[in-house]
Amino acid sequence: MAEDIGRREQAKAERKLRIVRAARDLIRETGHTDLSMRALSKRADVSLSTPYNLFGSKRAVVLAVLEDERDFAERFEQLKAANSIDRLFSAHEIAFGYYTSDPDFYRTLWRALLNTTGQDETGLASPERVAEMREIWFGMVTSAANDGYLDADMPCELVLQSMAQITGGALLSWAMGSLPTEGLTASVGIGYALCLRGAATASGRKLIDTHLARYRDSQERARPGAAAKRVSETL
Amino acid sequence: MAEDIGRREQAKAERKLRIVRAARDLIRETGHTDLSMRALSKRADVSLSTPYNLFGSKRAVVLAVLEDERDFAERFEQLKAANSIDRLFSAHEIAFGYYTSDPDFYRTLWRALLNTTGQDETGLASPERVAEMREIWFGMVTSAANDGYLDADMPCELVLQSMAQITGGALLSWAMGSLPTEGLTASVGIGYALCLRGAATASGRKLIDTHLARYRDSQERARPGAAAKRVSETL
DNA sequence: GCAAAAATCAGAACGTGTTCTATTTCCACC
DNA sequence: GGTGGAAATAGAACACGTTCTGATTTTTGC
Repeated sequence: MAEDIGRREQAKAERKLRIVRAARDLIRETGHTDLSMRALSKRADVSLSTPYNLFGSKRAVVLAVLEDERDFAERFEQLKAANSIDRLFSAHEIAFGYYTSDPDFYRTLWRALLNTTGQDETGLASPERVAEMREIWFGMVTSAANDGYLDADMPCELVLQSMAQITGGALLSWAMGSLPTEGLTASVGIGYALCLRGAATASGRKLIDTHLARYRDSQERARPGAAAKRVSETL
Repeated sequence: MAEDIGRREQAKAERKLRIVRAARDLIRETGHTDLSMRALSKRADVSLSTPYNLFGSKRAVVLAVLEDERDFAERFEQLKAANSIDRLFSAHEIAFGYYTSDPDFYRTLWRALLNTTGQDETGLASPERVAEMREIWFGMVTSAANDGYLDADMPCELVLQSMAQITGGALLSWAMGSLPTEGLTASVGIGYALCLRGAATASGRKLIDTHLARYRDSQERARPGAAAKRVSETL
């Protein structure tokens, strides 16, 4: 009903797609440089006004790029793990694999998302996206609880909420430049592990600790000071 | 030696102070509105160029306001608590008391800090500030470990690092508007509690759980959905 | 005291995100 | 097949952060 009716809508959708792809390509090409709306409209062969008509703001365009780029739910489907705890950390690696495999691109995206020139724009993702993500992660934490890895009287909500904050905090300091890309996945992994451990049963703790040890190693390896120290110790 | 020598330096310091105070006052007065450099220079009775000469960027000015405003270390000194865990959470309440007692002011400040127009500006606070804060919090976590509340083989570093990320994530979503002021302190408190619990001994867990329960109550009270539900249940 | 030097000043200028105003284009309906 | 009307367009305009220029003030070293 609302799909084919209107060739006008079709042209609009096509224009939106062209804008999003132009934005994606421009960010990809000029990595470090910030995306300019004038460059974007030129590249997408639309007027400067059009992105504002179709999206409302530069932030919304960037957000559309981000959501277009990531197919986490799809990748998550075909994810196998021995247990629900391992699955959680595998999902984490998939999620942050996007960032670490193309840091310049995603860092530019994030920095653009953080820039809020003016009034009350809402959060860092579309409500649908947030709901979808929440469902996926909530499902995983709930599984871990049902499998007896998490304490029954610790609400999954709380764990999830703290994990989300760790994610945001890490991405923030990464986007601002104080957390290097090499340390990103490990840093968040450690945070997840600690939060989960705070809600874990004895059996859960055992599983979590293997991941925690892994991330500690990885972080130790990435830390510049520690590396220098290690070298000096080897001499 | 480097204090009185130079009346030029004195005038410079006086100008810097005037700028920082003008920025503070302007943000206080026009809460929601963003701070403008032209308005700021007018208010401080300096040229538009001067803040750039003295600070380098708008971001640096805002950062100076933020650091001038907060005297956390001082307040922290005169903080008494029954044990090291209670002290941690008391410190947390002091720290976030700044934000919740004057949300418009600090939200504007934070939003200005997040806006990175251009190149590679460093993190969200000055290195000295970061070091000072780190020392305070590291001391508290270490105390908790020494008092037998945290597992001996869990490095304080890790706990601290996760707590810092929770802080950043919460402040980010608060500044972006997705986390209401009423839920800020509780949300971070829960995150701290979970992280600490993930590193806690049995005796530590007992202490932490009282705080966790407190924050859960507070969060339940603040959540709009729950409030509505509660009302409907009361009817 | 005087000259050199350094910092501030006023103001223009650049590029930015965003908004506004006509103007034009082009689809949908009768 | 026209015609009314919605939407995209070009382009100016606004406020912003930031940089630059040239003139002016002010402090320092002698």
